Amino acid sequence: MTRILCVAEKPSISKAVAGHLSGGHFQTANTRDTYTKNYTFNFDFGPPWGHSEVTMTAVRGHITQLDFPDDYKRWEYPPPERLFDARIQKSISSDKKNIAKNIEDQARRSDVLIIWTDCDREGEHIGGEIRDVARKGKPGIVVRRARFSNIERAHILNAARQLVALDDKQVDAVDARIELDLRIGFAFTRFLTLKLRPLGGPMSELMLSYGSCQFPTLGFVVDRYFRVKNFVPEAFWGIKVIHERDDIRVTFNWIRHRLFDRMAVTILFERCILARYAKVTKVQEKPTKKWKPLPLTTVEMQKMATRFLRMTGQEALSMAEKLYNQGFISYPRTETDRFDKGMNLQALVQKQTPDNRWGQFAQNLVDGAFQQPRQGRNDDKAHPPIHPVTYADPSVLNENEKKIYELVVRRFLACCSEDAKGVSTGVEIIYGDESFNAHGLIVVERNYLDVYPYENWTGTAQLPRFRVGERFEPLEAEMTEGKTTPPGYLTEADLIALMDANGIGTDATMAEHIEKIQERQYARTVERAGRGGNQNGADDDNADAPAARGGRGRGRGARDGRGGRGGRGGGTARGGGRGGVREFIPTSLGVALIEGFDRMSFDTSLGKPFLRKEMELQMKAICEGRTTKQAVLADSISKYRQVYEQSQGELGTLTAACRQYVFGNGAAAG
DNA sequence: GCAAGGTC
Repeated sequence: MTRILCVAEKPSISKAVAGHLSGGHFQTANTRDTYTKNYTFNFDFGPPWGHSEVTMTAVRGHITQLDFPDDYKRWEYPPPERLFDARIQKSISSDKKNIAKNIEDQARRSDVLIIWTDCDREGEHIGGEIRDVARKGKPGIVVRRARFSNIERAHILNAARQLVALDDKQVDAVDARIELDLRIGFAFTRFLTLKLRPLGGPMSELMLSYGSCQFPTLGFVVDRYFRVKNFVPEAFWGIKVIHERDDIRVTFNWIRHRLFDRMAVTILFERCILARYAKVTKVQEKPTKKWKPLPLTTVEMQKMATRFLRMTGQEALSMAEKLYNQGFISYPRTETDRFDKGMNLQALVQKQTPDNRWGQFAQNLVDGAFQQPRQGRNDDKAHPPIHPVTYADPSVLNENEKKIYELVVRRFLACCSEDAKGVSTGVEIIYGDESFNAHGLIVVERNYLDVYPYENWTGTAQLPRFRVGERFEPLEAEMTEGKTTPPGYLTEADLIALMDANGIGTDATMAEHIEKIQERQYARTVERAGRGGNQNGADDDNADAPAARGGRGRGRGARDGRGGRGGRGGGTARGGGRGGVREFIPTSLGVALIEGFDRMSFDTSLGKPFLRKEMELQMKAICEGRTTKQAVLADSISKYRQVYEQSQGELGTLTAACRQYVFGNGAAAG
């Protein structure tokens, strides 16, 4: 019989795949790595091997690391720029030695290696590492790759019979990323640390790191800080019309919303008053919906946890990992917001019926209210959206685990129920030469909202009856006055959204970069002061995060005050509470670093997200065969070397920024 | 003492 070695990216996948291929009948053996097991069973992979003896095992992520030789250990010499072309060496990471040994040993007694890593670029690279190690055990081993995008039984069985080759282009793309991050990160970190140390103050003892993700992350924080700081309020004026009918007081809003010219508004307002009567031009009543949320991704989970659960993104991810390792929820690092058609979601809903918080709701779904979830546009081809796998009794979870589990379950149940339904009414009038409108909303069926306290849909109220063509004399009309208000500082949810939109970090690492800029004392968080604005809540769920948010135009003006507080329904899971939102502000050091680079004469500053984006594009180009790893490396390294030389040449700009912000009067907070 | 990526 052919002997086949299968290797997955992580132990959980190896176990799940072994279960499917073997029909649940496999033998388990320990390895020298505590977390990984070898499963053995028989399986028919079809031609050419037919019935085979299979060993299925796993790695735990990447197994190799890239390093500079020992003669580059010292920071002062050789000078940092030498790291751009220093020799580098790949080796098995010290904590992966046992894993590598296991694969090498198993490969020695196998004819075929089948790689079962995640179907993404990093997964392909890990596949390459596995192949290299296996070839040490058996140079001529046949290497194949299984392509699977979820761990449904039928899908896995299918993947086992449609093996493909490992994609060396993707392996190369990741090789390039790893090398560039290493060279650029180390070179600029040493440069910054050594060159700014003589300035004294915090620079004399801190390590000043640079990274292609941490710097743009800091850049977002600094950018918003300046937008708040430099915000100049502008006065605006508007017109408000109020009428009362059937004991209902209706406010009509000006279609023009507001104007920044007092004289103009005064004239328009006077024409309204002179006209005396308003005329109804349009009355509309139509059914409307509030869409249920999309299936849960990692990014969305982190945003929600920071908004509603008083956790940081990192805490949320770490709790989700614990829940995953206990088998309560699915894999927590995913970009996918659509469930595979083949998944039996109703069975998962059924498992939630014993709960005394949402069990009844789950039971209703089982009894016929179940609806297929919406399909988002993202699919990482490796993992399904985050969902509950088994029921976890609250008594077996700690406080934070409980909160995250509740979030995952409620989101899942919301996904599997129906959109909320309502009736919206609209009345439009002409008064003078100006148009005004009023809106009313009546919520008819709450549906998913009943299990999902993170959102609410408040019926503004019912409007009284108006008829098209009728004329009436408004009860009140007044000219209003207001000022534009600055945006708030970045919340963690804002920051995650910006990173997501700009391709900074991955679902698994975004929270780490956010931690990193705080650890380096580039930024810190403060509790939001008691101002009303900038609370977006989760109601903007369906909108994609903008790549950059404008200083103005963020809200609809000062008038609406966005008094979101208390507007949403109170729910058990809403930890948020008054003033509980943390905001990110840069330290004076963080401002100095970003400003220092921004003021140099680069096309693209190191503090902006464009360089990381470019690296992403280059990787894509390698994957699509439009360029090669060697070309990208040569190109990028020479480019960054130029950036480095220029930074050295314009060091005065950077030190000036440090003097200004860290020691000067115009210092930033911190 | 430095990066970012994977995973436990």
